[in-house]
Amino acid sequence: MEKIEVRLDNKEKRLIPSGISIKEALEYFKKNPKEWVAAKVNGEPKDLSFRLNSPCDIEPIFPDSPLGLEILRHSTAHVMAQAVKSLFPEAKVAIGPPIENGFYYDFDYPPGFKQEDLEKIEKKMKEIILQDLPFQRKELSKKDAEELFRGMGETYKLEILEDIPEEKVSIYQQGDFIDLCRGPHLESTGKVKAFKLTSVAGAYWRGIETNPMLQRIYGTAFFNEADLSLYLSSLEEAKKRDHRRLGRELELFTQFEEIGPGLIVYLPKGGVLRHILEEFEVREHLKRGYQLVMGPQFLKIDLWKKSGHLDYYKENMYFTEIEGETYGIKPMNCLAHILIYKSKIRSYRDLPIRYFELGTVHRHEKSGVLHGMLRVRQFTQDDAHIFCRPDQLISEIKGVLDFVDDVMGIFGFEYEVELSTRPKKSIGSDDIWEHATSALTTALKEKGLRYDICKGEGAFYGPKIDIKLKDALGRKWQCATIQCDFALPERFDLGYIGSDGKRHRPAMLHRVILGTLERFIGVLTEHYAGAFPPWLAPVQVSVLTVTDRGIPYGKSVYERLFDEGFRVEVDFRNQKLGYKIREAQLKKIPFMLVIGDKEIESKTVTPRARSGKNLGTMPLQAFIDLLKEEAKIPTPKGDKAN
RNA sequence: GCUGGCGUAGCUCAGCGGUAGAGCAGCUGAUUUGUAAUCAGCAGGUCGGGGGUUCGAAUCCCCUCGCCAGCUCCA
Repeated sequence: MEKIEVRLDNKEKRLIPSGISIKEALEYFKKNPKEWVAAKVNGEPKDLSFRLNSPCDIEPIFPDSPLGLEILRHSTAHVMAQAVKSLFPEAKVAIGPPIENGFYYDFDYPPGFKQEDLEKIEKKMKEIILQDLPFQRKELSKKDAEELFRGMGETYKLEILEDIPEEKVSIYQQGDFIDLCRGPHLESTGKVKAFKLTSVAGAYWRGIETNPMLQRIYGTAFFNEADLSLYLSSLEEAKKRDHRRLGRELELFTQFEEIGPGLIVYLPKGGVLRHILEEFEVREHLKRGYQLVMGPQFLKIDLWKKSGHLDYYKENMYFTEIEGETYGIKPMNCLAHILIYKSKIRSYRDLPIRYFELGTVHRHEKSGVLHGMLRVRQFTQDDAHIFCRPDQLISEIKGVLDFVDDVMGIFGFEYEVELSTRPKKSIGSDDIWEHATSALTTALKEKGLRYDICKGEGAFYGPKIDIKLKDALGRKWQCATIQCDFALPERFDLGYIGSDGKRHRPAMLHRVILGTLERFIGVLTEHYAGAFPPWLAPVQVSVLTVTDRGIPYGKSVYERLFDEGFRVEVDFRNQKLGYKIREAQLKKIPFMLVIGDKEIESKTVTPRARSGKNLGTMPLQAFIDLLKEEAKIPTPKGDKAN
């Protein structure tokens, strides 16, 4: 029999008979195939049943690897599809990939799946797992595959087949269930150990709104029950960080059904938090050469026509009529800034000009997309528009990227960067889009930032760099964005006088750093799980008396702290100290000051940090010094103003 | 907007055809307490809103509003 050389993990080599499966080949390496989910052959993931016909390198795919989990989840999706087809034969299968924390499978089943159907499906899946059916791979020509799926009435699979360029495709079969699939898979259904179906939701076929809506069942799977329950309990933990819950519990912000969806109300504690952020923002912008401006809330409709918003953004805008004249309520702040720029003749020496505004805008968002503070209909952006000479553009973009990095560093956020290119609905020539996109790309490259490209996701007037932060459940939210725009300067005929005495066109950047205060406060609340650092905490100190005897001295401590400018409150109630501490702790107040007989007598305080640490009895002044240090408003690294 | 789910006291939730319940929070009283819950009493709801079925609806049906998960869209 012919032998081939197989190398394992780039190390051990063995001569094995040609044509045997990976599983069989492992015996030659004295490896236990039970520990392998699948294997990579020359870097390509393959089933353990894959037959080795030529010399190759193989590497294990272990259960604890991301790829191992992916294969498990993909196979679990197939098991689920088999269960669904056996319980609901009229359902058609669409696609069923593994995703970040699990998998889903889409079905065309017009009656829709009910919550209780999930239980039935789970039960059926368990039966299929007990049957331990092998996942069998077959390769066949596209034509044969088309015939097969046409015979089965699986029209979505036929559509998928149309898009596959290769002549040969693979199918997987377990029991009577056949699916078009690239693989690889587990050896058999019995290898699926711990899984749970989590939810049903509608999903448009191929993600296109005009396509039919399919039923998507989400689930997750792990190699053992312990990992599954760990994952499920981490989801429960994440729910405790949900800003909507913390917003209510900590009395930061809320919404009222009577007021309307997507409209935020700041409660006193949230009002303070927002004010601190606003002051921080203004200071940081002034320091970086931005000028504070303010535009009105609504502007005449002709202006929106001129800018292109009426043609490209109308669905997101609100309108109002005043004395027969129609006004558009601003969804963006750029127009007033453009008019401010245009209100004078500008010299090349004046540039760059950076106008900053905490601008409140209104956008009509579809009801289904609203989400706490993270997606609302009225929000305030930390918005600026930078007008600069073309030769300044890249350094301005880099300056904004630095600004973003500084600020995210202060809050301790990790972020992801995306570059979004020209969308279908957009204004301006190909030429200026290319120019704008290359400016953004150059700046990103020069900064050495890693980024993903989102094709066709740009704004209608220009490409953009988006900075994404994650919420407690790992969902990504766009916060900072830098948008490069040559279109609006052209539409508004902006100009400056160059050193040559001639008129030139400035470039324009639209940019936000935190993004919007609403969204940022939302993700920030989840990021800190409500335990804001002292400089942001709505209440920094709570003064707690042990008995009523402490009230007069406690009052004087409170007054002193208040006069020093700290955000302080008292708890003089007739309650045990433990009770008051528990309450302050639940309110996530950074410092508690315990006032008992000892402190009254020696004119001291005993601070307890939110961490639970007793800082020891000290003179009030010592605590004030400590708090001043702890609550100092942070300034970015290397900041001269510090 | 679409698909599925959920709206009962300030909060978390039970009740799911027979005249509204618990815990926490609130109020009152007692207790004067040293680092995450002292005890007792009281009060609190047109069961999201509207319509219908029924002798009788929080409970069943229809409409509507809001919320949650996801899809599409986006700061």
